Amino acid sequence: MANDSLKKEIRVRFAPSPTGDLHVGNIRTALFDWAYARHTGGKFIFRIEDTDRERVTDQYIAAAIDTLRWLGLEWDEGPEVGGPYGPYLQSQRLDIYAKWAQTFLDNGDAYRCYCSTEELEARRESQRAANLAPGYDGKCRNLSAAEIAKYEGEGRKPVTRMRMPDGETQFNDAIRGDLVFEHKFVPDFVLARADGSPLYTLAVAVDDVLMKVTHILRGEDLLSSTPRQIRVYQAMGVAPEDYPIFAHLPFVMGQDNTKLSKRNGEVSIAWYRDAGFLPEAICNYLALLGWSPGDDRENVTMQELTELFTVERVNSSPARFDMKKLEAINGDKIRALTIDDFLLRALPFVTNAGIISGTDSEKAVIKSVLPIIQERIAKLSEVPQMVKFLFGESVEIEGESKEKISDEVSKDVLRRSLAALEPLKIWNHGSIDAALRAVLIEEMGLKPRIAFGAVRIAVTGSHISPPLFESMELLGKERAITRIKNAI
RNA sequence: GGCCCCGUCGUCUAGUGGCCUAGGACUCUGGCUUCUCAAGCCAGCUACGCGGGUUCGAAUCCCGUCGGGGCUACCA
Repeated sequence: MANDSLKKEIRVRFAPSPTGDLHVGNIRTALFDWAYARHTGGKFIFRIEDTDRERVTDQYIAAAIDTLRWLGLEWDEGPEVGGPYGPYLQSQRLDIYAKWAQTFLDNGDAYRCYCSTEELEARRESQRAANLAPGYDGKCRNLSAAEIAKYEGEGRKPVTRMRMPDGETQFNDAIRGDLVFEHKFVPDFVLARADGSPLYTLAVAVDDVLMKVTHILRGEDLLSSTPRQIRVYQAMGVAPEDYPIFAHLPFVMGQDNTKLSKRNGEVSIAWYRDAGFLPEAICNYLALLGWSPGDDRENVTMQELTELFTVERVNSSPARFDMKKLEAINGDKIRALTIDDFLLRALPFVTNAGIISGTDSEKAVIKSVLPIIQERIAKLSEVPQMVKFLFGESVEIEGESKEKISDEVSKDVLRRSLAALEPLKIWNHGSIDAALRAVLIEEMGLKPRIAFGAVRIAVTGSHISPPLFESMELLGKERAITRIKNAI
């Protein structure tokens, strides 16, 4: 691989089929593709595999573009940015595939197959029954002119099918080593439907060649389709030394050791965005699924990832997705944010929660409380509940907390706190602390957690809040006093 | 069923024949700190799937076995 980088530019592509929102597995692949391209100083190509227009929608394509951008995985060639080997939507390259399919037909590498879906299915069924490997049996491989005329006369429309020669395909996978597939287990496969529309096997191989892709880092599920892809390279006349290097990435699995799905954790990246995860946290965590820097470090920036990422360090075994660890990393990333950056990222969550409308003064209030909540949250979605008490005159005390301050001791605490706080000339966390401590701890002899707990609930509405004295300072004397009175 | 891939703490991983009485991180448990919740600090629990080889020596190499996963489409 080192030699390649000397003689030609590294070109890596991420080519999803947007049949739904991009999910964790897709993004891990995209991240590795991107990181490898950046690491080698090569190009990162983004291609949309939308040959199956019945399942791919424009909405999903737009979402995929949006998700990649949000994560910071900028592409050098692809949708919206163009490039010298475009277009980068396969649905716009149909004529190219048709031309190659015809070439394969002309050269005898492919042939027309008149078998209907039903006939194929029936034969596969009997193959299974006879304990044979199901797959195309080669019925139409060598049709005579008479047979063709007969089928045409019946009105059958032929698909274009690739001829797999006898023998085997060998290739070196950068992650798994040397691999051999015997062709007797790789049946002739369909390149294009009767209407001429291409299938994945045709489009992917043609585009990788035409777009001069040098490295294919993709999911392990495509491993067994690699011989078919290589067969297309051969038919296109590509020299073996010019084949792309394959690296099949291990799966990202759900909790129960099956493929990720709604059931065992949310898969759509859009969901993580809404849940308050930072893109750099998602990338950092995903980078650790199937790859590691080699030393003990786990907190890596995008910059470090591009510097350290090599396929040699990619694991070959599948990884389980762990939400807990993602949250831990997300918390670390939040704590690493500057207050201005934190504010920028948190604002949408506070606004969407209906806590503020977005005025400058409201933003200033949010910004003032951010420093004391930064280390207490793991996700941006937790910001609203933490800052809520700073808005509005009164506060609603939640059920469980309400009971905690309805007893006589609490009432007494609140009454005495009120008396100690009202005369205060200087209102800051230091003076509040001193005043409350004097009357509640020293005079009453209460345990701090009992004493301050009651005040906390009265002032913030909850027994869980940012530090009390700082919260009261930010709230302001007037509202703090009012809330204590209301709670008595 | 066939073909293929994979197998170190609960999870992610380090480990490429001796540095391993297996290291780190997340989780969990206990403690410290403490105005709640967090954060932080300390401690603890827990792993080389199994069986054979090769070797002076194996988590590391080989074989078998078991287990998990993928593919087996006119999806990608």
